[in-house]
Formats: sequence, C-alpha cells, structure tokens
Amino acid sequence: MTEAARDTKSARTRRRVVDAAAHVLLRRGYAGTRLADVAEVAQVQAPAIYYYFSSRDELIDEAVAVGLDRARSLVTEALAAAPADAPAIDRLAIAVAAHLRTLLTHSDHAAAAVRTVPQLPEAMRERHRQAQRDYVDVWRALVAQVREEGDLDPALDPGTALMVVLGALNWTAEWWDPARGSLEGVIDAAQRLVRDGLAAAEEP
Amino acid sequence: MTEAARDTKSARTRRRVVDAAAHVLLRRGYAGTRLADVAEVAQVQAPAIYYYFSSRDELIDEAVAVGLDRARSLVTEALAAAPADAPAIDRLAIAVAAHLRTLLTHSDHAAAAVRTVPQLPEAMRERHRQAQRDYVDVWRALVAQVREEGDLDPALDPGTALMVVLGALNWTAEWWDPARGSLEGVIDAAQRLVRDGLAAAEEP
DNA sequence: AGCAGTTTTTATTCTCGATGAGAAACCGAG
DNA sequence: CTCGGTTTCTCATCGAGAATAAAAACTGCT
Repeated sequence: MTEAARDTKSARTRRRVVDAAAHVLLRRGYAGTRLADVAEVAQVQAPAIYYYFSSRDELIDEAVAVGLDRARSLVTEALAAAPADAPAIDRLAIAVAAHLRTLLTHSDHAAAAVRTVPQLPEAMRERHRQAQRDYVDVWRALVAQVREEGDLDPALDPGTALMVVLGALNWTAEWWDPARGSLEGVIDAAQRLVRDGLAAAEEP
Repeated sequence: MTEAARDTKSARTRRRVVDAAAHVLLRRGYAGTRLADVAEVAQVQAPAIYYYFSSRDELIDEAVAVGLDRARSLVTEALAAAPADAPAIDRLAIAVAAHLRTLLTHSDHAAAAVRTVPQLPEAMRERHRQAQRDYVDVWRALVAQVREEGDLDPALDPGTALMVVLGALNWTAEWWDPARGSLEGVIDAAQRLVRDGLAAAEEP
C-alpha cells in the first residue's frame, strides 16, 4: 500500500514508454533513438514522456537497466528450473538456450541492453557496469563448475572462452531472421558448438 | 598516369577523412557518427569534408565499402599464404586468426564495417549486400571444405554454425581490451572453440 | 464543484548537416 | 619570381529536426 507497486493506469503508461524505448533502442541504437519514435510506439505525445522521465538519457538508462536485469533473471530462472544436480555442462546448455530465447524472441529490453551497452556514452555505461558484471557472473560461475567437473578443456582460459561464447550468442541478434531459420535450429547449433568447443579432449 | 591513384596531398587528406569516419563509426554507430567528430579526428574543419564527399551518407558508405573489402582481402591473403593442401580445418583456424587480428588491431575500417552494417538504413545496406556476401562466401567455402573432409559434425547445419562462429569473432571487438588479455590469447581460445566445436565426434 | 494527477498544446532552444562566398595554398607558364 | 588559374579549404550562417520547458486542458475521484 505504502509503495506504488500497484498496477495503476499511470504505472501502465510508464511501462509502455519504457517498453517502447527498448523497442526503438533495439532497432536504431543509442544515438538513433528519437523521443518522437518512442512516443509513437508508446501511443503518447512526445512531451508526455517528460512527465515520467526528466530527460532522454534517463529514459534510455532505465530501459537498459530493465533489460540487463531481465537478461540475468531469465537465465537464472531457467537454471533454477533445471535439476540442480545435473552436470554443469548440461546446465550451461540450458543457459545458452535461455539466453538465445530471451534475446531473440522474448525481450526487446534484454536484446536492446545487450546490443546497445557498447555504444552508450561512457558516463552511462559506467552506471551499468555492476549490472553487467552481475549478469556475466552467472555465466562465470557456470563455467567454473564445468571446470571443476573436469569437462573444460584445460588449455582454455575460462574467462576468455566465456566471452567468446557470449559473443557468439549476442551476435545472433544481428543476423537471425525468424522468417528464415527456426529458433530451435540456432539454439541447437549454439549448444553443440559450446558443448564440444569447451569440452576437454576425450581420454586417449 | 591517366588515373589519379597518385599519393598526392589531396589523396592523403581524403584518406584521413575516410579513416576518421571509420574510427567514429566503430565507436558510435551509424546514427551517432557526427561530421564534427569525424572532422576533429581527421584534423580538418567540418565543411572541408564536403569538398570530398557530397553528403554524410556518401562518406559513411565509402568507409563501409573500404572496410568490407579490407576484411575480405586480409582473410583471403592469409589463406593464400598458407599451404593450399593443408586440412581445411587448419585453414579455417588461419582465417579465424586473420579475422581477429584485422578486427582487433589492424583495421578500424574492417571492424567498423563488420559491426555497423546491420545498423545501416536499408538503402545503404542494400548497396553493400554483394560485398558482404563476397566476404561471407570465403568462409562458406572453407566450411564446405571442412565438411567434405569429414571434419564437420554432421549434426550441425553449416550455415547456422558459420554465423554463430562469425558472431563469436565479431563480438570480440566489444569486450577485448588490449590492456588486459593478449591478442594471442583470444586467438588461441577462438581457434580451440571453433576446432572442437565444429569437429565431428570421435570415432566411437 | 474542485483538486491531484496526467496528458496535450504551444513555444523555445539546441544540435547538426549542409551551403555558399570567398581566402589561402599550390602550381605551371612566362 | 610573379602572375593567373586551379585546387583545397575556412568562416559564417542557414534551416530542419529534435529535445526540452511552460502553460493549458483534460480526467476521474471525492
């Protein structure tokens, strides 16, 4: 009651604006995101945005924050739903699938955040460092487990390998076209590449 | 003689402008590339750009064209320098190294082109379709060879796998920091992941 | 009716690509 | 070396489009 977590009309409008911002951000990038476009998508007059946010940057900032958080929580939830005692390499495959699903079909926010962060002005990127780190840390932990279980090629540096893998996933947003390949196809390819790519060589 | 391929001062200035455009493009994206910034990097007054190019888009267009061409030719050259009869999987590893070197240290142009193309306005992207295809085709051919030689996991769709791999490479530009990891480290990790990721399962 | 919260209308200001009128640098011929 | 022409670039400024501010109008709730 004290908190305005209630789903009032105002809250819904505000959410529509943030959603619209993510939508535009995803397609146009940071510099290309115009308030007029956001307003149109959100079904609002442009200046109305200023009732909720005091500047364009503040809006974008929030959209990115929501996106990073969502990316992390969706992956985390997928992992929570899996048997906790499954081999780490299997849990990693689950994370791969969750990440791709989120990025490619579930959340404009997550996709926008992941793809836009690198273009943000330094000050703003700084503000999201922590969230970004939190997100990557989920993965780091997974990779560490994989290593403990002896399923990681010892010649691979875990940190570098992880970034290469995440890159493969993130870039899918640039080329994947729902009209062409199926989402499942991409997930399958990514999972295979990650599994076999990270895998320790077979016993000789 | 007939052609002005000579390295006149004018040609050098022009090149500086294109270089600067690539530099800014790489960091700010298409919409964020302002002529004022390009001019500053190129050590020129902004309107001077109009002596060489008739519009912002024309400048960006050229920067991208140069970049795509360079990306392709650097990989092609690296392949040409390798023994033609080496196993395709080894040649692929060579291409991976060349691509990463180009992207990360050799050429702002190539990096800008590769990473910016998806953001370009449709009309402009259209103009570069062919160049992009030429570039990807080099890789496609490599993967096809790998498959013919039986080193590709038959469960992998070659096209999808290729895009996933290229994504891993392209995204390195977002996170690799020369001050931290060594370039060789990234190359090594990427090569291992690609080799083992694509590899057909060992004989049972 | 009257008021708080919300949204639109109208104005203002800023940013940035573009242009046009020449200034400066360069170059070849006498 | 100097004069005229050409190439290269600068300065001042315009104008469109965008962000933001201010004010007015609307909406439902009591």
